Amino acid sequence: MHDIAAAAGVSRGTVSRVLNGGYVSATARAAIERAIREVGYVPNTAARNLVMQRSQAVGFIVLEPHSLFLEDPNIGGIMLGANSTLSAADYQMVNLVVDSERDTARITRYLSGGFVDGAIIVSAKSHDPIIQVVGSLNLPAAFVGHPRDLHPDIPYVGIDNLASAEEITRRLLSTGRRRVGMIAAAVDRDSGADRLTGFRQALGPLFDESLVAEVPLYDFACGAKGMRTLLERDPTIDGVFAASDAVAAGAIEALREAGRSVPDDVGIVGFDDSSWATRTRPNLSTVHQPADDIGAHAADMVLRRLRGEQIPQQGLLLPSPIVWRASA
Amino acid sequence: MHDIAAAAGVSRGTVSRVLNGGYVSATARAAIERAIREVGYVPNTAARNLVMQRSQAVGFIVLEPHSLFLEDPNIGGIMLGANSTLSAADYQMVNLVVDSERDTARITRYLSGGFVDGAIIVSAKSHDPIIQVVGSLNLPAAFVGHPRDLHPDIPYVGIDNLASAEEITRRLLSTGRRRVGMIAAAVDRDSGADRLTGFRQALGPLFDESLVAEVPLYDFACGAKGMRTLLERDPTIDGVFAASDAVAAGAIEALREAGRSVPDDVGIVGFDDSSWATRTRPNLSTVHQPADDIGAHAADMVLRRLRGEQIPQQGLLLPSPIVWRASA
DNA sequence: TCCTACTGTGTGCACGTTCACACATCTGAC
DNA sequence: GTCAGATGTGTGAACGTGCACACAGTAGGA
Repeated sequence: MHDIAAAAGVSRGTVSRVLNGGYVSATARAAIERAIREVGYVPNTAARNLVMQRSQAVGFIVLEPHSLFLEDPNIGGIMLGANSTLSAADYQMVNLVVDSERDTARITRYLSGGFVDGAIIVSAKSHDPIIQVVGSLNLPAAFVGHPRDLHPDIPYVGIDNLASAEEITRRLLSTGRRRVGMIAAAVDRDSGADRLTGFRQALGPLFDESLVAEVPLYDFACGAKGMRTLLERDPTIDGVFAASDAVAAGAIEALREAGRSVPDDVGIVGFDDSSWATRTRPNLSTVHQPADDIGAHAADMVLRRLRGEQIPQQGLLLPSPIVWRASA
Repeated sequence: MHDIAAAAGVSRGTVSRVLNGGYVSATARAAIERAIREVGYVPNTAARNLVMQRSQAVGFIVLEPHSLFLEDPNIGGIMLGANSTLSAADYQMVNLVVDSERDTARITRYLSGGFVDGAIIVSAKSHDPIIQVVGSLNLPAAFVGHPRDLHPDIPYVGIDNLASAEEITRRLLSTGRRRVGMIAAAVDRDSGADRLTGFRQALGPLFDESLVAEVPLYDFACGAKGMRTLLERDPTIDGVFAASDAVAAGAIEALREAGRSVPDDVGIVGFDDSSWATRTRPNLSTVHQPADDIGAHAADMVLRRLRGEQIPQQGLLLPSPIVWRASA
């Protein structure tokens, strides 16, 4: 910057004003802009960050093992939605995947080092040490998803898993199914638990514990395994709510192996409206997750706190409409 | 740091030596470490970056539209492989998706601002302005993939698309197929063009231009469309090399609709060994892409240049073994 | 005793910015 | 002619660190 000032015959202060706004004469501005172009000058971010006490960057923290990060159909969409919003506000998104203990230490250092001004936290479980760090640093942040007993000062954005599960189960029932089961995945997480609760509430007195197969993950293999379990427990089953589209795809595969047709013998619905939904035959009826919007809203919450605004609501649940296709 | 020095009754210099190594007495070290713990002190990265002229971060630059970034089955694996290697060396990976013009400007600023010490560049096309920036900044970098006429000083890592395509086509021929076609996707990119060339070379005199259906993208829908085209052109077709697993999955779908069985009527092979390969019925014979290793090697190249080492070879092609399953 | 080498420690400067303040000039009103 | 306000410009301090250098003490050998 000093070189630019010398080349343009002005002082550093004037160069700074050209870059950041302020009173500058037309002639000085022209001379400085010419010098900047000629020298190919770019402001040094580290120095600016140092004096401004900010980095113009927001962390996107994914608290998941690497493998799950790859499989989850929503994370990519959330990421891109957040990235678009942050870019538009001239913030850089920094991706942080926390898998091992070692990662936790590194990222704690990263967050504390003033490298990011805020954070979007995905897949948080309660009591994760990263959350404590974010809380104690008073870093503007937002959760994607809304597990209970997370940090109360940090807002969240997500969908109403419970209500959506209830709604799609009701729609499944309205197609005339009477023996309706569920393949419940990841019930140790809030999303999984809520979907199960919604299912139970929709069935009411029809609910039958033996028609719930619990599987660990939201994936294809677990879906197939869960479906086989259900078929064993009750061969007359005629409807299934799968906790995710991948689970539903696995279930369809298991049904095909067992010689059942979908939707004639068994109606099936999924969750996520991911690319799975249009790859299966028949295409899946499912709950649409607005991953893009979720990411965008989470980013927006962080940006608003960054601007010093108060966020009125503690949490935000976005609409997750049902998409009715051919599988039920 | 000043506060720590005061609390421990020493000077800033001594605190710095505790953090970065140097002669420090046991008593001083103990006092300083205690003070650090009590105050909860974390070094300020911006200040350190400023004086050290480095950021301990490496950019992961994806030159693709957002949508492609989501669909490409390899990018996630490459990303995680790179991330692991960088983390182990105490570098932070920063994710940069370049889609619009606006992104280009922002990321140019980011790269020039000293925010990253190096870069891994994925899906580069020739003459992308970002490449010019990286080249002129003399930023340690590595390409994933190896389009022609990229910057000659920047090493690349990838697989030998041509040889692998040739090999898997030969294996397909060895199953007794005689009318073998290809669904060639993204021939405007080096990977797509090389796969087509490999196919052509493997067929030799058997090659028939009319049995190549060109489609724009490596995806399911394009695969189905390409297969329908091929069936129209020659109903006696009995073998297909699909340019990717997603394309192969689409082709299988189209074959099913047309009442052909795989692999009895038509043998089909894919490329990538992505999760698609084990979702189709039958599972796909395909070329395994070691995405993880590719990312790790690219990161390693950048790290080595960061350490000032010379990288012997200009490029590195990793082995991409064929995985033989049931589709051919 | 003096010199040297080694171990520790404190101090000033530099990194490249932004910002507050002081100062200069110009315009128009009284 | 003077003063106020607007417009423009230069200067010094500060942000929090690492590093070079100066310096103090201590031990061992000539």
